[in-house]
Amino acid sequence: MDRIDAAILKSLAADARAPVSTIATQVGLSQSACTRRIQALEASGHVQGYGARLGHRRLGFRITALVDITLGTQVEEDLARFEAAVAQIDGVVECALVSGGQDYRLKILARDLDDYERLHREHLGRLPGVVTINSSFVLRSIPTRSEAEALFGGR
Amino acid sequence: MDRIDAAILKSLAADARAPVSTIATQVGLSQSACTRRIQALEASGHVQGYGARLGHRRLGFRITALVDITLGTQVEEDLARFEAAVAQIDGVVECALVSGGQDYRLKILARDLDDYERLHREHLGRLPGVVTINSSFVLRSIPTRSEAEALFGGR
DNA sequence: CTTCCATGCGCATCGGCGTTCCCAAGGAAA
DNA sequence: TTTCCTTGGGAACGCCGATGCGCATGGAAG
Repeated sequence: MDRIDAAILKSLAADARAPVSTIATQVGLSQSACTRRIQALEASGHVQGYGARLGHRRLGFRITALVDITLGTQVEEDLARFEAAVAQIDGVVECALVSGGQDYRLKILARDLDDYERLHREHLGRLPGVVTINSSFVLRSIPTRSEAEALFGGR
Repeated sequence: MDRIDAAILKSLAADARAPVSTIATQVGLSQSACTRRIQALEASGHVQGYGARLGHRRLGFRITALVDITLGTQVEEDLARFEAAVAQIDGVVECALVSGGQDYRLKILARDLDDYERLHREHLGRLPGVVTINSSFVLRSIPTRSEAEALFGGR
């Protein structure tokens, strides 16, 4: 992990489908060296995969909900049951157990408010062990540093 | 946007660097037809780009913080100033204005608690108009449906 | 200081992939 | 029915990516 690797990761994070030759030029390396480094980064787990950035809005999903959920108990078994149930729900794209009150934070995508209401009623409301559910809706997303920029220093 | 397009998007979301020929086989199309559809999806904004999934932990970033921030005012100018300042902070990878108390929710990556403390002191604490800052730390991430699965129906 | 070894780059090659033509088939409108 | 438009398949061409080889560099040992 040197400066060149960081540059490669930035480049891959910005455009994962860019030709290796392009990336190589950007970071000042030959194709072959760049290819080998990329393979090494994949093998070492620094790169875990590649994905497409989807246009939610364009796909008809206009609601992003950030949901806080608290459980009645903090027994590991109950947490596990809750997590297993959450993992089955369509629309839940992120879920994390967080400090500070032992609750969960989810990110949920939905087509519209009706769709979210349905999700809330049919799935969230039936999760085991839940005491409170608190939904916030994203009114506006602020562009931030990209993941790679955040990790390797700005801009 | 038919079933085939959805399948292509799922495939691209799962592995953006997969050869088109592989994707074509998966969705039951020829290479040429598949390429055309991918290009169309990119042009229409359904696909906005491709990125690498980075292994934060492996890269030395062990802290994921979810931060709630409330401002003193809701005047649009103040919001804009806040957002402009937030966008400059390294480590902030997501930021959204949400309903319910007119506050912001950020996701922040840091190397460790010391690093986060520094970030908090040097940057978060100096954001304009802030009244309260509430940090939660991710103790455990629960695997959920992928974005594509959430959008096009699970499995 | 010299020698050896390991690491990592660049070059060239070759196999495979992606893009782009062209043509055919199916459906809608006139 | 005819025409047009859309969309898929096939083949060719050019380009890309993976691998092997030779070489340079740097550090350690003698």
